[in-house]
Amino acid sequence: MPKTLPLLEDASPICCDPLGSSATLALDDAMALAVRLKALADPTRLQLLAYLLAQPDQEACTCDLAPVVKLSEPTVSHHLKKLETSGILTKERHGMSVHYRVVPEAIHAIARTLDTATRALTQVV
Amino acid sequence: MPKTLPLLEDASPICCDPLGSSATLALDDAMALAVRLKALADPTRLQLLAYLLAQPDQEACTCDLAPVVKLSEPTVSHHLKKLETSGILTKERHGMSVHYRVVPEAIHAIARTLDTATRALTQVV
DNA sequence: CCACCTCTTTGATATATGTCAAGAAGGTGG
DNA sequence: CCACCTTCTTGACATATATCAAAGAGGTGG
Repeated sequence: MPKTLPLLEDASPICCDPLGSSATLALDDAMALAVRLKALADPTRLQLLAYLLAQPDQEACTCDLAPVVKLSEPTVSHHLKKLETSGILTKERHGMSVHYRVVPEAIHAIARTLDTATRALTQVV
Repeated sequence: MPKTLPLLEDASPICCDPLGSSATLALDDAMALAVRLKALADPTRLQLLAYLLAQPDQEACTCDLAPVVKLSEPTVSHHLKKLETSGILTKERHGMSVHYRVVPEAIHAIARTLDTATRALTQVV
């Protein structure tokens, strides 16, 4: 039983590449992927993302988002910050309000990481 | 600003379909996706998955996995249980030991959910 | 400059999670 | 049936996370 694990290997442009792509997986790489997955792994944040993705201009401000998930603005602000520091959202001031916007490539990169990790097996099997 | 959110919509075969596929996202659906993402969103569990995926027969027992992540067997057992109850692993007794195996379709379903949620946008933009 | 709006930070609290040691449970083989 | 191996459960503990109210920070407009 080998000590090495094939999970994340290099940190590609936006996210990762890891998960079984080749040889050994370092703890650091696993943690990097885990941080991004953790950012997604919350019902409130998924709802916020869904709402943003559904907007015509794909953006919204904190005061619009709070009622959507029925939580206080500070709480929503906290969730938005987590998504932003994970690279999943960008923020931009427009006058008094702050507009948040999804970074599709960030989510796509995570999806691709998971997909390629298992695609090989699905074909082999 | 609509009250509804387009995240998860129907519970497809193995996982989900949600994330922006169409109309409104229910909290229940968001929680269902979140549970699966949470199962993946841990460095230790990612390492365990990577190790399993790298095995020739794609399976391993608890006693092999514990040294890989350098944690106690009870802790590893706890992580494996979480992955199993999320549908990401299956377990099977072989004599004294228990063999765990990845369910590629489960991970693939999650990846597809994230991918389709953002693919539309990536194209539109 | 001051009232006001939006957003974020801080402090507090409750719950969830990761971890281990110790012991129970399931199974094998003399 | 008893010693032993692997695995799981339990109880305890530390850390992380989600949440809110209150107060601070950034920006607008009379």
